[in-house]
Formats: sequence, C-alpha cells, structure tokens
Amino acid sequence: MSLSYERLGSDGAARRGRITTAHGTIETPAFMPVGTAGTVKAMLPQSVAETGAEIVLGNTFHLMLRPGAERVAALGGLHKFMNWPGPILTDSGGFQVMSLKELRKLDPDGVTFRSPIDGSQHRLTPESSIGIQRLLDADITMSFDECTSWPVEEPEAAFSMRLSMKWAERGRRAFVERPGYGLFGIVQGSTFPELRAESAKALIDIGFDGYAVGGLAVGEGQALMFGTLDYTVPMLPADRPRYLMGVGRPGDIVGAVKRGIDMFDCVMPTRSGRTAQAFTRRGELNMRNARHRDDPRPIDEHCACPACRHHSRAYLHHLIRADEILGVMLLTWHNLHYYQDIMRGLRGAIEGKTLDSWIASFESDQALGDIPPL
RNA sequence: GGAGGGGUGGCCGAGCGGUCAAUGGCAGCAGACUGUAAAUCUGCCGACUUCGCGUCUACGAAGGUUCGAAUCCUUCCCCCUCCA
Repeated sequence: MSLSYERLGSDGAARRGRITTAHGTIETPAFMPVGTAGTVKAMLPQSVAETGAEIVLGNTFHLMLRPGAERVAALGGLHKFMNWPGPILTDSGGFQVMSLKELRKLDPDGVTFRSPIDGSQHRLTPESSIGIQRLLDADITMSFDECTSWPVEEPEAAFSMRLSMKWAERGRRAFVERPGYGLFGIVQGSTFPELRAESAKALIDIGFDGYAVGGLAVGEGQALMFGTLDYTVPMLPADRPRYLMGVGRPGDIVGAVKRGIDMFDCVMPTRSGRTAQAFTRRGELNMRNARHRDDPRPIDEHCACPACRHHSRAYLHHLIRADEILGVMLLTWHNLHYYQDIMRGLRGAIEGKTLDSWIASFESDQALGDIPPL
C-alpha cells in the first residue's frame, strides 16, 4: 500500500492512529475541514492549521468546473495553488451526484452534469474523477460513487450500491500508485445490513488504502446512523483507516469514534460559522439571537480560539448582525477550533484508555446547555 | 401669490371602489443547516386570540358619496418640486 497507517492505541472499538501521506502525517481520529473550492471558506490556510487541522478537503466536481483541474496542475497542484502544504483529500464528485440530482443524468458509465455556474455540460466517470484528483495532486483520492439519498427502498439502494462498486473497481484500475498517495473505497448500501456487507466485501476484494462509509448523515438520524456503523465498521479491515464521510455534529463524531471511525469531514463548523451558529462544549448557540446583545462573556471561556480569547458575545453578535466579514471569520475559526479540541480530547482519551469517561463528561456538558447571562 | 406632486403598518415602498390587515424590500423575532449550487434557506412580523381566511382598530385629520373606500368628493393640516 502506498499510504501508511499505524495503529498507536485503542480503547474498545475506538482507535488511535497515524496516517502518513506525501505531504505529512495525520493523527487520527481526525477531523478534516471542508475546502470545496480550494479554500476553507473564511479562513486563511495558516489559521486552519492553527486550529489543529492537519488535512483539508477539496472537491473534484467544483474544482473541475472552476478553475479547472488542468489549470491547477499547471500552477503546481492544489497544495501550492491554495497554499496548504499539508495533506489534502479530494471528494470524487459522488456527493454532487446526490446534491445536484436536478442537474445531472446518471448512466452506467458515469454522470453528465449541468454546471451550476453556467449551465454547460460536464462529464464525470470513475476514470475521469480519479484522473482529475491526480491532477489536483490529492494525497487521498476518493472513489467516484453515488451517494445514495435517504429514505430509499432496498432495491434502489442495492442498484445504486452495486453501481458504485463497479465504479470503485474501475477507479482502482485507473488510480496510479505513488508513494504517499492513496485511494479510498466507499461502502454504500444505505441502512440495509446485507447491502452494507455486500458493499464492504466487494471493496475489500478490490483492495483500497482506506475505507469510507458513505451515504450516511443524509436524513436518517443519529440512531440509524450509529446503528448502521455498529454492523458496518467491524466489517472493515482493522489495518486501514476508516472514514465516515460528511459527518457531522460534535455528538455524531464522538459516537462514531467510539464505534471505530478514524476520519471525518463536515461542512457543519464552517457553514454554521457563516450562518451564525457556534458549537460549544455546552451545546449550540445562535449568535444572531438577541440574548447575546449585551453579553460581555466570550462564547466559551475555556476556548483558546481568537474569537473567545479576544472578543465578547456582544461583539460577535454585532458583527453577525451588521453582516461584517469578521463575524463570519471569527465564528468559523471558533467552530473549527472547537472541533479540533474534540478530536484532541478523543485522541488523548483513547491513548489513556479513558474514552468512556471522556464521552460521559462530553455528553453531560452538552446536556447542560448554555450558561445563562448574568 | 401661482402651477403641480405627495402624505400607506418601525423604515422604504406597491396598491388607486369590493377578493386589502393591505405586494415587495429592509429592520426585528425565531428556526434549519451533516462527502458546500449556502456570508444560504424557512417561518413569524397591527392588537386580541379558543391561533381558525375569528373579533377589533387601521392607509395625515374631519366630514361626505356608495350596499361597500387606503382607493371617489369636500374642507383642513403637513411635506416636496417648479414659476413669481
């Protein structure tokens, strides 16, 4: 395998590990901020790194449309282009097969999209997706799949999963092995145990550098998601990293780590940073709400991010209300920092084999709710 | 002094005889957001309310016409533009 994964410890099903890529190492469990268009929105790359993030995402589909994969390659690859020297994982465009379902036509060979930017037609196949990710210079390439939506009937989920498995095999053949670069397969099958098993087996037979669980956090709810992980994760090879795609809220991540997931990505901390929601140890806050108007306290007095070290809730509330760019920047920064605090906490707890008590404390803090204003 | 235009819910601004408690936008009050078509989207936003297209008070003021007026008429008050 061209991407190394070391097991550094475990606590129950939870694992503490390290992935080594061409552009550096990733301590796992890891949260990967989403940088769809070659930027983690509202953040300087250096600031993203300061939160503790070691790897970010890019997106095949969006970067293919703009600025174009060839252009990124000519300019030295995505790391250089966006000035993120660390590892990058690129999604294959599979999520857009679902999220842009009104703009695409799927056939057995691939997907034809209409560009949401200008309406022009673009084609993505398992091979072209892998090729684009190579041009982008992604350390971790994702198989081109169909992210199955939810709810879905079993026959449709089976059809979709089997198509994704064929595409996974084609992608594997198209992927060019290089030291420090890896290709991940994506388990589909919605919330059907037999389909997940069939999918996992198919991928393991093909052989990947890592295994992702896809098609979750698409509306099924946390209980069903955890239930699906309970039977799906044990089917994945123990010596390879496991990635739960698109997840999630803090509680989702904690529960998934407990079930043996190593990697996460989610737009939640960044998007919510732009829609006024702050994630905190004691739950979620809407910084737009009038109750913060006169509050001199930081979002969280225990948080070391710039928003919490230097600014009051009242100020952040004002910035958000006034539609000031800094408000979005500070809230995004806080959220990413908090997410990385969670990951640091989880890694430490697994190392110390105190995960259960760490989780109990995490959950009781979340349940407390925000400290009321004085 | 003369000619013309206008005063609508916190603000801006549609409406110009009924289907108007009154389009929109902003502000305000909440909610949503999970491999980013998102600094986006949704709901509420006169009062009361058993939350129901139920009652009441409302479109500068007062009066009038009409079955019915924010919409037509009269008088008054105020604002704007132009001419003296």
